[in-house]
Amino acid sequence: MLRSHTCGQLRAAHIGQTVRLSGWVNRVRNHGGLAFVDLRDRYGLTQVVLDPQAAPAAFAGGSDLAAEWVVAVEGLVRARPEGQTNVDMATGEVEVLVQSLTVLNPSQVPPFEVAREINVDDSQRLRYRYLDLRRTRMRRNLLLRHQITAFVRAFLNDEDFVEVETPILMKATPEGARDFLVPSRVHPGKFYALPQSPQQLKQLLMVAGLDRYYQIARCFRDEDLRADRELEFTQVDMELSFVEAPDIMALNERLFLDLVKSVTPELRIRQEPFPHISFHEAMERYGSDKPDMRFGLELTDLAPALAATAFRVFASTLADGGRVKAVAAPQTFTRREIDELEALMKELGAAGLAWLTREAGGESRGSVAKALTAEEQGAIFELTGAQPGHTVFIVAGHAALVAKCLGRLRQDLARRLNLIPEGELCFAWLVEPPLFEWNEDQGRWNSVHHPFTAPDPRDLALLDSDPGQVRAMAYDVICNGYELGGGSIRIHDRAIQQRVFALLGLSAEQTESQFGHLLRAFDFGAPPHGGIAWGLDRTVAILAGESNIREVIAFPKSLSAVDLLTGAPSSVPIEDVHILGLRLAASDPPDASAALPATG
RNA sequence: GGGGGCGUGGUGUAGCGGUUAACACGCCGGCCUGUCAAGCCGGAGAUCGCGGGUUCGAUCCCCGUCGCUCCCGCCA
Repeated sequence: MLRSHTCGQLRAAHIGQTVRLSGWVNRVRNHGGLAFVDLRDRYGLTQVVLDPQAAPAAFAGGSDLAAEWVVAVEGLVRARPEGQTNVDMATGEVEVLVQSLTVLNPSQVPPFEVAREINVDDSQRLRYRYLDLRRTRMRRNLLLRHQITAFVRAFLNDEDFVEVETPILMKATPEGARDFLVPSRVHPGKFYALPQSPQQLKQLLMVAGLDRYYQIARCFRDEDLRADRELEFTQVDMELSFVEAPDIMALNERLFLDLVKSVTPELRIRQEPFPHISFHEAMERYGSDKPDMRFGLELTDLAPALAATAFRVFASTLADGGRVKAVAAPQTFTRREIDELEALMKELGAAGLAWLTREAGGESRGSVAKALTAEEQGAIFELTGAQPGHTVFIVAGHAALVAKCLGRLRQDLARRLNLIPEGELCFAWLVEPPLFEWNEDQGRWNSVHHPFTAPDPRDLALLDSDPGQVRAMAYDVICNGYELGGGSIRIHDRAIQQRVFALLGLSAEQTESQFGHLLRAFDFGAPPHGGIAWGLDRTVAILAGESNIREVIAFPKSLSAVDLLTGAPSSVPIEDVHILGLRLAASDPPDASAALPATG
């Protein structure tokens, strides 16, 4: 071993021992006649002292040291002098008086300072990710991620779950996101797809009698990236047999609660047990299917106040079946702030943002202060609970647009008004989502979740008469405005499955070619089953207090889907393309393969 | 595919139609025996992302482009 202890280990109890430490030079403080070096490894920092009187050779050798050199030292643990202990350091009571020093590997001057906790340009961090990962923030996040996966495995193992790996090379599926395709060399013109999730396989495992399956599974979706979306991400995926929705929700709720109490006990859980809110209610009250419920600012329907309004914009919206809704904020706004908010609304597709500030003595001002009667304004203030000095923001339009705009406005106002409590987690279950949504482009129904989600038995009759009203036996777990995950009870009844496929516009031939394997399995005794999958990256990010999942992924892609560390995606020799039975499109440079970039 | 923000020594920032392009950290040299963001002195280091345009003059204004980023579309 090149060390006897780690750099985070030594305490007063070790005083008098001779130890060997290895690590990176975090910082050097050279006083000329005496030098201090902070040695760093994953476990912490230890101050080592180079004293020419104690070890002239080590002192001489140490005069070259610079940040990020890898060194080993051997020396004596001793108490720091009176008044020199460092209370901010776990090892701050002691130091190591170096007797010998070995440079294991020098370092170039790093492109950014590892030891300083400053913002560094993202592309720089990704290009030198191995240096970024040495920094406190990323080390902390990766360790938290490990604690979370370790906890999840222990919890589920203890609940009799079996961890099963499923293939990465899969069959392409038409539903859902765009697949990553992998051409087959053995079968030219045919493709594997990387899994968007192990959905079908985990259902087959239920047919196989595994009873309880889980996997910390990598998933792939070829869609544009966001702060909370990567090309590849990790799901905690599980499926259970002989259960009903409340069983799955209860198990996962217990998992989340125990997890938070175990790995981030400093975070408060706002409400426990988790509140349940229907999809419909979430859209009505918060304008979102993943509302951040750490603050109020709920949406108000203004229709009752505007039943007979002469203001054309609102009257015609209501007459056309649209909605006029509002968010009330407990303060006034400057013209500039209102312009910013209106610009945001227009960006999202709203025609405009109406506003009304209530003033003392029944007065008001705002963009619709003259367009609405005193009675209408009074009713609006009444409905929204706006007091004098408060401002009501109003958006009119079709229901989905109003929800999108006000849901976002609510979030934006909460941030501006500093209404979002720190260190708090507000979990909730979002229940009773619709089973289908109408696909305008293709003129047919789409599954909201996936085609195997069971309809609520209470709504079976609606499958034929009004599919849009059918509720799904599905549930999402949300937290602080993020969708952490979702799941459902699956269809195990062949007849219902076929009615769903029919509604999705799938012919018998398409059903057979796309899902035949699954349906055949269900003909051999499928147990009632259901499951859930939740996003590990988002969960870690929330618990780490990060707003971007790249901060909790060791080697993420940039937002433009490029791996800045390795240079992927890259060109390949054209023969490698041809051997797969592929030809590049004519618009591509014919010698694209010649541009194989040097790695590193 | 669309919209917004950012791009200035190695790093993080300031600046602005005419500057010797400023500051901090880092780096290099010197001094320094109790520091822990060590200190003090000195120094090097920037064709202001790239291309074009406007202008007597552009780091600054305009257009295009590239990179990072946030959002819409897309995606559960």
